[in-house]
Amino acid sequence: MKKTSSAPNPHPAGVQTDRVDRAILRQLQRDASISNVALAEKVNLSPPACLRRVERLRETGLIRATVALLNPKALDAGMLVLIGVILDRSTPDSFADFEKAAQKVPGCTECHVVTGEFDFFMLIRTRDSESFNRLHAEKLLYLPGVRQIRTFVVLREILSTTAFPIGDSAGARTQDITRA
Amino acid sequence: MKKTSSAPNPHPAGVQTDRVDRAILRQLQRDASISNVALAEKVNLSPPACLRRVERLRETGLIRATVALLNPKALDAGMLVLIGVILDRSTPDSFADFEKAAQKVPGCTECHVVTGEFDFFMLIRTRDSESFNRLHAEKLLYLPGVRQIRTFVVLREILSTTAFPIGDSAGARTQDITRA
DNA sequence: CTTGAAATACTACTACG
DNA sequence: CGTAGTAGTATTTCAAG
Repeated sequence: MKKTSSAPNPHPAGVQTDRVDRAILRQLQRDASISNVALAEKVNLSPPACLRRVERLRETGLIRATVALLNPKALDAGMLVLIGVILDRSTPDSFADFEKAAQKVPGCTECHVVTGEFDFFMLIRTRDSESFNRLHAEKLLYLPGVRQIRTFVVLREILSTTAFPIGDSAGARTQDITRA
Repeated sequence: MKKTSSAPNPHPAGVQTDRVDRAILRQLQRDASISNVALAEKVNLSPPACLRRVERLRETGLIRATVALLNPKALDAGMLVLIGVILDRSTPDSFADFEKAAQKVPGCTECHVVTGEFDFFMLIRTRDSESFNRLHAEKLLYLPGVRQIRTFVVLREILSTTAFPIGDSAGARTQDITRA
């Protein structure tokens, strides 16, 4: 049985995408300010059909959001700092407490649990070294359960994008999974 | 002399923004799929006036792009890996060569020159541990001038956003710069 | 179930006050 | 910056593959 899409799948990892969907996604993650008619032309579809697909991609969660990428340097957030965090103790509560608090750190754009010598890794946007120092002294050092914070100041942003390669086999992974 | 916008400034760091501009930016970096009329209402402006501001924010570079944020897990890019890179030698050529090559690493979304124990820090999106291992063995280890690569596999993405706080004093920094 | 064509409603955009 | 008008798009409806 090989029905195409009769069962609306709530799990993002299980959604089906064909070649046209992926063409749409590639375009929109590069530039979402394009009009629907222009997008439709690019993917060789009629505007209504194209619009329906975009809506479906939104509903299924493949498109999480459409946002404007701003210029940090012009908006008092020109400094980027990466920090690696080591917790005092590796207990469930310890992790949970830190996670909860970390999300409230102003300027924190990313926070991840990682393997290796750190427990967490965070990306923080701030104005300058002075403002970061204030954040470091008044917030970061007071995050719950922190044993050590290692700071990496970004001197130059070589590459910064939100776009990632979209494979040709999403939704048809079987063809590639053996190709190790 | 206090003309509002007679001199279009080519330098992103020198652009002027008032309270309304910043309200627009805050909205658009959260959700740029909003219509211009709805945006205008949110910031208490007429649609044409709002549109003019948005266009100006684009032209001045405060809005770098408008993009769709996709769901990596559903698109064969569910694995996020952070890597710290130490170069063999700290020479200008060594850095330049690496930077050039790093931008071509498939799945690399961010690459930064940092202070501290690493020279570079990169964020890489890939499918799974197998595909990362392939990337690691076939690409990363062959990047020019690499002495050591330290890998941090992301186990859980606690927070991931492109939005950062927009200060109330962009374009009017004088009021805050002394407030150390 | 998806597409494409036509019709409607709304929006973006322009000119002017 | 706001109002009014025009042009274009988004969106719905419907018929067909």
